[in-house]
Amino acid sequence: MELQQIRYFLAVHRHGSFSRACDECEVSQPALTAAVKKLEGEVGGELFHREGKKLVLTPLGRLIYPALEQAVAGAQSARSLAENFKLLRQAPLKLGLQTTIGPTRIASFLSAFHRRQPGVELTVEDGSFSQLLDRLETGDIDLAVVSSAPQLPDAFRSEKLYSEPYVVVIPAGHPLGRLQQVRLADVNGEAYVDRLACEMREAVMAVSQQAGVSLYATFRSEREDWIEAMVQAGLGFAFMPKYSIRSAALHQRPLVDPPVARDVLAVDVRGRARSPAAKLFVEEIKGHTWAA
Amino acid sequence: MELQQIRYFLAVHRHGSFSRACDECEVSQPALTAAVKKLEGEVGGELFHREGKKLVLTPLGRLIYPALEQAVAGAQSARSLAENFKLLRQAPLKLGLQTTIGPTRIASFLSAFHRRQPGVELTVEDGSFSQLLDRLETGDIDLAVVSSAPQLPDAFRSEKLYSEPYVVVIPAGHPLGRLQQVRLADVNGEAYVDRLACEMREAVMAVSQQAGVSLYATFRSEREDWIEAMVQAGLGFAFMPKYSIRSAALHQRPLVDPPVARDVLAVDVRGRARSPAAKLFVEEIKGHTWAA
DNA sequence: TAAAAATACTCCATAGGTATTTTAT
DNA sequence: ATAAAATACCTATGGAGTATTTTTA
Repeated sequence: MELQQIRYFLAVHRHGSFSRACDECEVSQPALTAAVKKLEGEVGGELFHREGKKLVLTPLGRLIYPALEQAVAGAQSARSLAENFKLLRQAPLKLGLQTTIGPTRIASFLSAFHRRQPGVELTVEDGSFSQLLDRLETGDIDLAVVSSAPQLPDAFRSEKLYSEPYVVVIPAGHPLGRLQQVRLADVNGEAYVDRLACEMREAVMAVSQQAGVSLYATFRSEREDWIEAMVQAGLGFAFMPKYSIRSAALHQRPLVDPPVARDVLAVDVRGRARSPAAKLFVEEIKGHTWAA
Repeated sequence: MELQQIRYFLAVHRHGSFSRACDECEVSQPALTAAVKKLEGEVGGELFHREGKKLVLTPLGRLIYPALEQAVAGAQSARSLAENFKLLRQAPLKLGLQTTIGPTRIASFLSAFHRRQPGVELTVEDGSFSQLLDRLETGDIDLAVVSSAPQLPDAFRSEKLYSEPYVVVIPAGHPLGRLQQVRLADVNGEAYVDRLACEMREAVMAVSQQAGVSLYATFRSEREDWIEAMVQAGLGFAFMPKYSIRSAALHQRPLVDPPVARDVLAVDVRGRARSPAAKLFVEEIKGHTWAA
């Protein structure tokens, strides 16, 4: 059973005649006759009563008509989905955001991107670095946005999206707030809230130790929301990636001497062709200028 | 786009490999490769990321996968419907009963038939003689059960199912009830309920007139239920086809001298092959013996 | 190095065309 | 007599096979 035969059968029924269906199918009358005959052979019975000029569906024809329609509808639907996909109408695009990536900068881009490309149906999910790589490989997500800190296996390729400086986060009225910029030396002895999930944590600790700066952790957590709450509550300052700060009530000061920053990357599987939507996404996010 | 290509594509995805899908499709690996390539050409994009041993659906592949499944499901469904139709599991059979045909005798057969052939899905509709012929022609019903009285156009063929005598219907205590059989002469002068919809009405009237029997109609209606109610109420007797009597409270006496009867026929379109279910139905209804 | 996919080529089955006959109105 | 479907016959496309090369794990 082939779609061609089914299309011919449906056309013949629509026109009520083999010869009239020729135009629509762009094929000769004997071709239609033969195709329908073949189909009838496969289902094991006549589909039309052939009565002179009149064609009438047999009970069998009536019975299987909806199923045959379903078959061509499926094929038609596939074609039209593919077309819309290419033309960026109705093109699903699944992003995976590493949990450590702050939402503020990305979100502003997503919003602008969606306005310009309403046909791209964005799905954003989050996960750990290694989860995201797995999901890239299985095709479960199309693109991952991750920090540059972990080592990226060779099977993946990455593009830098932007660099994100680390800043010192303090509540209103904190002594460090008097400084316009904070050097590592400035925080010596200050109470400190320790972000355990931070990728730069080891590096910062090492530098501090070398510089003879002591960091007294009054609180430790892997959860960003707790960290911010603790800082707000006055337990101490914290180092945070600039675009991960959620609370508008917190103050921040740039961290200089040494400056600490991480790169944020778009990652996907090396050698895998990007979908039109993904191509556009990467292009636009690289061209996106961040005003804040 | 053809079903073969889609089946191959689905099989390759199921097995995660072209070469492993060979067995299921009973076809060589290059054939699968070529078919999938062709399908990819038609939808305008790759369906698989080909990465060495590993095959992963592209976003496009994921997108159209359900539609392609739908297509083969439709074809499969058509095949299985046709199979069940032939084997008389799930075989719809639409009957049209002429409105004037009483239900009692037919109903008893339908019940027995359904017990023996539970796979035949009977639909019974009713209509006028000419409506039923129209619906036979359009294939809207498979078989009609009608009275032999009206002239049947040559485009149709008929088979006699049974003969149905007319009887005299009376309420309990009616004077005619004392007779075991009723001759036309016996009803002379008796109050009479006139069934306007009766096919034999003209004939009976003519015979009566010839025999000098006067029929005083105290009530006329085209509706059988009203006729029966009027007879029950004592307005008079009525002539009715034996198997059209619904009320168990009414009495009946055979009408003899002259005996009046109509034939009940199964009708369908001449030259049109009957479906297995219809064939069986006609066969069985002719062989059905009526015990009552 | 082994296993899988892609490529090259050959072949033939069949979809489809033209010409004609049959059938039904 | 006309219009439509069926039939006969021919052609050529493309689906599928075998043999081979390329790729990658």
